[in-house]
Amino acid sequence: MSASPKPHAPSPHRFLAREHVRKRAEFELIYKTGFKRSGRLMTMFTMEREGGPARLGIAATRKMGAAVERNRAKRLVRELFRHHKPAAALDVVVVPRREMLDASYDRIEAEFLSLLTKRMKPNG
RNA sequence: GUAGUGAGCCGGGCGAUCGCUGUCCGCCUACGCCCCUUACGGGGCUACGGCGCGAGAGAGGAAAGUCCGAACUCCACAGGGCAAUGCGCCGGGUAACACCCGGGCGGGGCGACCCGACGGAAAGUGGCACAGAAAACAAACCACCCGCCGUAGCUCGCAAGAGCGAAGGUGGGAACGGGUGAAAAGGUGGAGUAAAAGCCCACCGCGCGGCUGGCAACAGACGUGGCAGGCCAAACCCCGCAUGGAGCAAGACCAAAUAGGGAAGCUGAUCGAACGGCCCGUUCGCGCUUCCGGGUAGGUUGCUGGAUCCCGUCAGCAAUGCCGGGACUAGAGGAAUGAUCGCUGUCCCCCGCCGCGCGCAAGCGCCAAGGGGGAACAGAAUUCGGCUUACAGGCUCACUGCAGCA
RNA sequence: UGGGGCGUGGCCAAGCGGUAAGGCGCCGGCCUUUGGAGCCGGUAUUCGAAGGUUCGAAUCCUUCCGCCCCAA
Repeated sequence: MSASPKPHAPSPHRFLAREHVRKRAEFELIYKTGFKRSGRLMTMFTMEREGGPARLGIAATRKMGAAVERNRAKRLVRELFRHHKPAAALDVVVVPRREMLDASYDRIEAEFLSLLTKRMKPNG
């Protein structure tokens, strides 16, 4: 019964509300000033911030499919971010493409990581 | 067994790991609030902040299309009329409806059953191309029949002349026929006539009248009329009924920063304007401080317990309603309700050991152990009631036709 | 989520109950040495789709499909 300190740190693979990019103005800022690169399955924008946690925003447009398909894409991207969360204060916006729906999870994961590490290269 | 009809229901299951959003419980904290203190500081409380291997919940039958009807908000509004829009057999149900139930009528099916925007064209206006004699005052035209006149012609006569008489003319009969056309003033058969016609007769259809049944739509039998006069109202319209407009991005509350508005005060030692020739002075502007209201970002609320769902009694053919008992059943907000695996049920597709049948054979067909792949339409956004559309596969009940057996 | 609008040849379009104008383009011919211009002829439109009303529908009605705009 020595459970008073109870360390049991919460899992790092979470996705809290404060880790969402929510406001339209923030999305527009990231689109405008962030670093953009495209893959076969998705397009990614990233922008570094002053501090705070890494954040994710997902923009699934109506062009990519109906509501069920858009939801599916958003859940996949959320899951990727949850498992491969960047340590730095970084805003990430992912625009999934229609091809993502037919791809396997491993393939989407590989492309997500590939696009995320491209950020490390100097962008200017 | 097979083919079908109607009604109702399901929309894979179990488990592991890692997550998301509310609710409840417990705990932890503050740059928040309260108390003590001159102050430093100390104490307490609470969460829209966190934590918990805490408890429990978490997409649909269409959540969809947004086609109707409401609730709920704000705006407008004395009353009445017009306009506009919608609905349209009758009765009932309902908060309401374009929905549902029952009935009538019409149509389809051997049948169980299914389908129907189904008021009015003797209130008015308008349209009906082409074709056709004519397309909507029912008359004209052609053809038909009869009488008369009578040309050509024929016959008779020696002749004068007479008779018959196509065509044509004229007077009447009759409203039958007229290639067409989507549609042209009942249908079939008979009788009748110079030729014909509801002119007359039988049956069917139709109109009118009261009677009977029914709340009614309507139906039935009876009597009566020889027959009214096309179609289109998803053309304008008439009749009856209904309807104010916008929509939760409605609306309500709290409320930064910046700019601007109002009020009070302050300095006029600075600047500008007015009253003055000038100074002082007064007033206004400008400046500073404080306060006030509107209001943007943002936040809170509206926001889920309701015309709610389940079970039962009773009323009713039913839709449904009354009563009683029980349940709490998603509430997100760049938008949660999941991700990845394992086992497995059902169905479909592909390969296919063994076995069986056919064939001389290559091979083909049936059954099928096993292996691989796939799994419908589709995601709540203020909330309900409907409609419509999409949908792999499956289950239950009732009924109908056909075939077989007893 | 709510509200509003539009679909007619390859493109821009008129027509709104009687059998689909016009322009640009494209193709062929004439003309010209050739090209352009000009002239003549032709374009594969089930009028977005399916039902219904009507004798007859691009037009009227219903239901779907696609696209666009407005309101954070």
